[in-house]
Amino acid sequence: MEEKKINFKSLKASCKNCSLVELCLPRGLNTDDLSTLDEMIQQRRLVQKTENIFSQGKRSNCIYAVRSGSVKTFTTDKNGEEQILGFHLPGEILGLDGMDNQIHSCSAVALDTSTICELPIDDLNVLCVKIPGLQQQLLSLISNEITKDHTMLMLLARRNAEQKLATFFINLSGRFKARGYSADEFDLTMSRYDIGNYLGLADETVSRLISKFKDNKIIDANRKQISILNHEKLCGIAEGDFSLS
Amino acid sequence: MEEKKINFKSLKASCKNCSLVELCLPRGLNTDDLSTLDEMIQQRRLVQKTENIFSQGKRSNCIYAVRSGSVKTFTTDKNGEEQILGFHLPGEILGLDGMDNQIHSCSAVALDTSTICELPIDDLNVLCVKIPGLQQQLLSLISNEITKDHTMLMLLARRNAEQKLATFFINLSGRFKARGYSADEFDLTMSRYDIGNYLGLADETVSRLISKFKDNKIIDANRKQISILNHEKLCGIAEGDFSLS
DNA sequence: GAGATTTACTGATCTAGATCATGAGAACGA
DNA sequence: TCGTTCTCATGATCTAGATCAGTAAATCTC
Repeated sequence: MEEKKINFKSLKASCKNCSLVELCLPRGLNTDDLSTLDEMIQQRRLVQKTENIFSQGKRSNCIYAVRSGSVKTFTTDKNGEEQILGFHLPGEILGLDGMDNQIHSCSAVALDTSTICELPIDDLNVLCVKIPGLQQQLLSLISNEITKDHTMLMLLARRNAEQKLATFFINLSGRFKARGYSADEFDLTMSRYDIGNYLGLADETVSRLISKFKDNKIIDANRKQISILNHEKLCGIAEGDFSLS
Repeated sequence: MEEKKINFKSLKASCKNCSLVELCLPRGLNTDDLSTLDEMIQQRRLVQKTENIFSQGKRSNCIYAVRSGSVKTFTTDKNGEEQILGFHLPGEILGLDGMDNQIHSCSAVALDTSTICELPIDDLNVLCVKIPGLQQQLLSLISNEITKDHTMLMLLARRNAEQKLATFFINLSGRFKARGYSADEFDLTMSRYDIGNYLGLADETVSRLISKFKDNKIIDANRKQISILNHEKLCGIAEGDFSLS
């Protein structure tokens, strides 16, 4: 109890000494602007695995940045069916879909014990006027979000299961690398079911493909532990240059 | 020749007397702000069917609004394969994916003889500082764009062919209605192939489903002419409440 | 306005991936 | 810590929708 309180205090956000500064919203800001941004950011929030960060349809006056851990976002339709929209690593921004009316059109749940920085949208709007670079950076982020979604539409509509899964691993690998982790060995925080849901595949298909990739010495996998053994071949599959028998 | 020149002159954009003002970027602006925006908008551009509006990977300092006609946007991958991202009707904004670095990550082509309003991004950014409502409206538009893409991800990943096509027709119908056209009778400007590409289906499947919908008296269709005969049933199919044998 | 080309429709067949079913480890929880 | 519950893996079967093929009608082109 006592310790938890101390943890929370130490969690006071500071973009200035956050290692993610180059990947996150403050990218490109100078020291002064960074300080102004820092003042705005609410205390970081510690969330446990399966804990909700924000919910579809509910009002929330913030956008969110993952500081540590990992998060999934998803929409739920009226029949309760879920579609995972993305898995989010440290430095990535969540909730940009709520910039309109401050009501989010998706939900976010921690896949892991994670820390989340909260940025009140109203403050952000005010700050954007003061700091021109921030406005630009925000537009860049949203714009890139759209481009990412478009890539995903292409993946879902036009790629077969092998290509989808290979693309998924390559994408994750690159994002781990950008964060200073190994590009070739990492632990997944999401289940086979989640991966399948995200890629429009049955979880059995994901399992089978992972086994097939293992048989072909392209990856090694033990439950959540993944090693990429042959990056080039994995890319080849993703690009559709060839396919495993 | 002479007449064409006169046409172009008369095409000088004016948001003030555009009937689309409530659907488009100027939504919610007062008369003064509207005038300021008007000054910024470059002359409208007349484009013919199949003509390019902007191109993936190319620099373009504008975002675009459809004034009349219809437009499709699509990405092309390194193998030249295309994925249609959307069909756009009057009042809709294109090219928001280029707000980052002014390089568009998709292309836009007219499906019809169309007129397009061009808005230089730099001017827009400057104007956003002057007109707070505009900044908000722009963020709303982009934010909604993301939400739309998320709906599309759900459609592509989790819906069967019948649901996809039914959803497509209902969506078009609603958008025609919002523009003062009939919700039940309209002409398509895109081919069966385009519809299939957009929905992640083969064009033969689209043809077959249209025939099936006709057999079930849910729609009537003659080439590009579509009549929705039973809106309720079409919704039921889209929602997955039932399925045609 | 006659031939060439494109677009839409439909039948026959095939197959990628879903679904159903089962078992074996991990992880969880009282 | 031992049973219960997830999660993952894998075999067997099924099917929605792709692919291949051919025709007819609309549209374009000279």
